[in-house]
Amino acid sequence: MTRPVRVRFAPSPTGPLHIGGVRTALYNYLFARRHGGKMILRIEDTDSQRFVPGAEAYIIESLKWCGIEIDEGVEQGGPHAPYRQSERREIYLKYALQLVENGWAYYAFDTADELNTLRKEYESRGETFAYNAAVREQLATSLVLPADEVRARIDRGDQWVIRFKMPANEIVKMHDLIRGDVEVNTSTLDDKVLYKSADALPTYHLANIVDDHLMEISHVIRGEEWLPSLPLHYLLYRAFGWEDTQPEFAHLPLLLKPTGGGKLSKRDGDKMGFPVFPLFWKSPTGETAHGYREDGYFPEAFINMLALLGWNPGTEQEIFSMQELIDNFSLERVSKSGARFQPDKAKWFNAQYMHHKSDAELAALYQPILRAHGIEVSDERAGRAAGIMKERATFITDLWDLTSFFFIAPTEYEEKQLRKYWKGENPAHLREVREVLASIDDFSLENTERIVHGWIEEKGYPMGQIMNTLRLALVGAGKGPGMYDVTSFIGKEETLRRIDTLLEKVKPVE
RNA sequence: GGCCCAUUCGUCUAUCGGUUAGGACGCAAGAUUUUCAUUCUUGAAAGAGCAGUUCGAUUCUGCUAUGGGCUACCA
Repeated sequence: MTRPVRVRFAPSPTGPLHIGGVRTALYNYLFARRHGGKMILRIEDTDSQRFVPGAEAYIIESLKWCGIEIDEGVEQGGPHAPYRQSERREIYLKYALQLVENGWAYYAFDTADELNTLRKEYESRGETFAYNAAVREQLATSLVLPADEVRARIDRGDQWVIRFKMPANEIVKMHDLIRGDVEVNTSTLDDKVLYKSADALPTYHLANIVDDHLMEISHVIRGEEWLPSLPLHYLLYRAFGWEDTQPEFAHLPLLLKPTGGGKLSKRDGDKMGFPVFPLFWKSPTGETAHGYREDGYFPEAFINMLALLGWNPGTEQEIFSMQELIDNFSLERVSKSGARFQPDKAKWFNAQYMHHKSDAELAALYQPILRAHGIEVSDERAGRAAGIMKERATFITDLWDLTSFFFIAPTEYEEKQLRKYWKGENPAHLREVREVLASIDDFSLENTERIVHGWIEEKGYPMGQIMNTLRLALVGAGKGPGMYDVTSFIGKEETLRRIDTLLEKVKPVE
């Protein structure tokens, strides 16, 4: 590997970026950084039919959120600009014509309708139509038409395409960094369209090979769905005489549905309640889809989870920062088989990152939610509340249910807890606890606990009954952190007020 | 249908001819706890099948089965 590493992520702006695409981008990025190379973002918008406005911006924003940095691309420019294929259209025709001149390609004048009827005819006979050596000389192509007629048709504005002239019966030997050696006989392949006059645009295969060559791409890391077209790509490099600088290839395993078969799709996410897109998406037609960001996932957790879906470090480490991923990544450790996406594991990763966040980090993330609930507090208090409860949270959004009692006195009480504790001697004991608390000056967690526990033991009262009754008054429910976390947080005045509220407003059950 | 790729616990995976087949998620049980959680401990759980190579196969080869991808003037 003497050549500088240059990899590209080359999505098509036909909709929101799927998490499988994010993983492809991530592996490209990790590989680039691992080898001190460059990461290129190229937009492959050669399909004018499927173009979706907003998709490109979505892709760029997604990569940013994930922390995948682009060195050259549509936003940052670079030595091989432009990086949008629709802005490079004049480049491709030249190369397509070069192939025609070399005898590696030819003009074909069949219309899409004609081909469709041909396909149907074959199908009705139980055969499969393939545009290949067996049929190309019976169709309207520059292979059989006289040169002047070809010229005339083009000049008169007939629509044409340029097709690759697939060699007959030849074994193409290929190498994949993940799968090893692969061989295919060209007789099973067809004459792919390389360029179409209708929109003066190349198809994926031509544009991809030409741009990878021009942009000096050293490694092509892409999804397994491209493996079947690898022989064509090898042959294109040969046809152009670019074999010396042909990139190495690595085809990544697919991301599969959590249950059943097939690739992960948008519908799965909607059905099973997890996102398949990094960001919330709203299509021009008004359809929406959930995103990891809006659903409360941390980008670090999302990336960590994705990195381990199809790659492993060979050790038992599971939590990786982006830098650690870069330091450890290698294509050799990418698995060959498809990985089933597991929503539960994604949540687990998020919880791990939640538990490791500092109070200050939590405060910054939690403040917007507090404000949305009309709570105005200092960052210190927001962070402290979040820090006390973070172990029980998976998402930042879980924190409100977990910590709201720190900021708002209970207005109603859980029925079950009321029946269990607001009876017998407990109300009387709570009155006594109130007096004990009222006598404490230093309301710190440690001091309050020492005094109250000492008092309970001295009186010989049942600890569980006392504490849960107090919990009922302060939290209003049978959950929450240690009671002294609550008392020290809300302070003496508020503690006494909440106890008074319960004593005065709610009649004990009998 | 054709071509290609894959196949270890339910899931993600470790193992690069010799292991009691390891870890993680999830699940179950127990411990801890003033509640709810958390946490900790323990447990159940796997080499698709059949041949072959070999002293010895999860690991190598072949076949079968299963899963997946591709088979557009889409990427």
